[in-house]
Formats: sequence, C-alpha cells, structure tokens
Amino acid sequence: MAFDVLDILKRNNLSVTDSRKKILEIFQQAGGALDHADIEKKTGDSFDRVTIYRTLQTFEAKGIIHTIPTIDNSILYALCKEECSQGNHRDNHIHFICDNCNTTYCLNHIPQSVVQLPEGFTEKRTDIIVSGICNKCK
Amino acid sequence: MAFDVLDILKRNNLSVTDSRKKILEIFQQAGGALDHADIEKKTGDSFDRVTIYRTLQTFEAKGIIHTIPTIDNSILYALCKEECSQGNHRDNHIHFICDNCNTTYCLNHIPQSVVQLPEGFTEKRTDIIVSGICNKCK
DNA sequence: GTAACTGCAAAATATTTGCATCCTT
DNA sequence: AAGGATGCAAATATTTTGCAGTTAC
Repeated sequence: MAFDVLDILKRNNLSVTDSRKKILEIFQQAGGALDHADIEKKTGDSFDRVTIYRTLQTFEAKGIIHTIPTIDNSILYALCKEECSQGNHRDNHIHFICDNCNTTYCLNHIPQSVVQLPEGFTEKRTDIIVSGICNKCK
Repeated sequence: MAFDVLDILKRNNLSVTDSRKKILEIFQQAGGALDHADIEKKTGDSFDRVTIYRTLQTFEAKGIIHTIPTIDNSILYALCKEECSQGNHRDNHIHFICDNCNTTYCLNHIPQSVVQLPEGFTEKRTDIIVSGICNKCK
C-alpha cells in the first residue's frame, strides 16, 4: 500500500509530501470516486483546503487521477488505471453513481464504439454515467 | 416562436413573465445547451442573476429543461424534447461537446441498453457525453 | 385581491491567487 | 542550498436565502 503510493509519486516526478501520500491513500482505500469535500472530510483537518485543491490539480495534470462528469455541481475524481499513462489517456470508463448511498463505482467494462456520430463529428473521449441503485443498496 | 414559448409556460402552469419568456427564447435560438453564464450574457443585464438561477430551477423542476453532466465544473442546461413529459423523464440523450467551439449538441440517437451492469445494479438514468470536434470545426 | 415572481441585499459556499515559510531532494 | 510545496490571508466567483415591492391572473 505505502509502496504503491510512493511508487506513483516517483514515477511522476513528484516530491513525496504528507498531503500527497495521504490523498493517494484515501483514493486507494475508497476504491471509487471522491470529490473535494469527501477528501477534506477524510483528511480531518490535517491539511489546508488550498493544499487539497492544488494536490488534486497536480494529480490530474500528471494523469494520476481523472475527473468524472456529474449531473450536479460536483467534480468527482478517481484514480486512473495503469493503462492511462500520462498523455495517453483513454478515459472511456463507465461510472455508476448510486442514488441512495451516493457511491461512485468505476466499471471497467468498456463498450466498443457505442455511439454512432453524425457525419463530420470526431470522437475523442466518451464518458458514460449511469445512475440508479447499487448492489449494496438494493 | 413566440407562440411556442407561451405554450410551454402554459402547459406547465407557469405564469408568463418577461424573464421566463426571454430565457426560453434564448434556449430555442441556441439550439444546444447553455450554462448560467451563457444565459446571463445573452440576457444582457435585463434580469437579476438570482432570477436566472430561480428560473432555471423552476424549468428543471417542471421538466422543461434538463441538466447535462460536464467534465469541468459547469452545469449545462438544455431544452427537453417533447417526449420527456413531466415526471416521465427519459433523459438518456447523448450529448456531444466540441473541444474547439465549445458548443453542446443533443444527439437524438438513443442506444438501447448500452451498458451491461454487474449483478445487483439497477439502471435508472444513463448519460453519455462525447467530446471531440464537431462538423463545423473539423 | 391574492398568490406568485422579481430585485436587492446579504449570507453561505466554493475556488483562486500572492506571498512568506517550510520541506524535499 | 535551491526549488518546490504548504499554510495563511485575502480576493474572486458561485449559489442560496430573506424580505419587500411588483406583477400576472
């Protein structure tokens, strides 16, 4: 666990700091997606709010985490899988958000070219967000 | 045009006010999706910022417009098609956002159950957001 | 006339920026 | 030692709420 975290930071040429370690651990434990407020709660008040903003920005720029579109105002972040190496993102994940417990699941099931676009449109990225009830809440 | 707008308001038991008429017209002209800031720009400063917030909330509650999830922080709204009558929403639209001109298109092409969910997960709503280059910018 | 809508002011919340200090390498 | 990261303060942006005055029906 701890090893993984250090590994991620080193692989991305980021210096190893408490906040970065902690936030990565939180993502690993959560498994799913988190927003800024989730992370703030889980860190207690160990870190400044601003540090969390900046850490998330850094991670996203490095391709360590990615954003998930949501229907409400929040920005969700989730750890990228190994395949999405920096600059070569293929974020065509499917995300499932439970209407009851609000957990976000990353489903690894990636459909092949679901969408038939009209003439002249070029696809670069596709996000699929499914909401409903998850297997724990049913 | 003007008729349509009045019709929509009356059908939803909403009183006809300047701001509601204007905002509906803006959506009809735009064709695509708009966020709060877009609408504020297009209304000039005819209306208070708060009125726009409340009007959009009202329209969404009535099912006149719907929200579109976006990758960045913005909330996009778009006019619903006739099929989405109130309370009976089937918002499984596909939306295309052009990385260049930033226009959002509602594609009417609705795929049939694209997603194979794991056991125990129930789908209620599915949003598909495709980004890339639109036919005008290519 | 009454209920609903709007505008204004202000509160609450969210995000960004500048700068001095501290930590990682 | 040097560059980058953090914390604090403050600026900016976004959204919500309360209330008085106005408008639609």
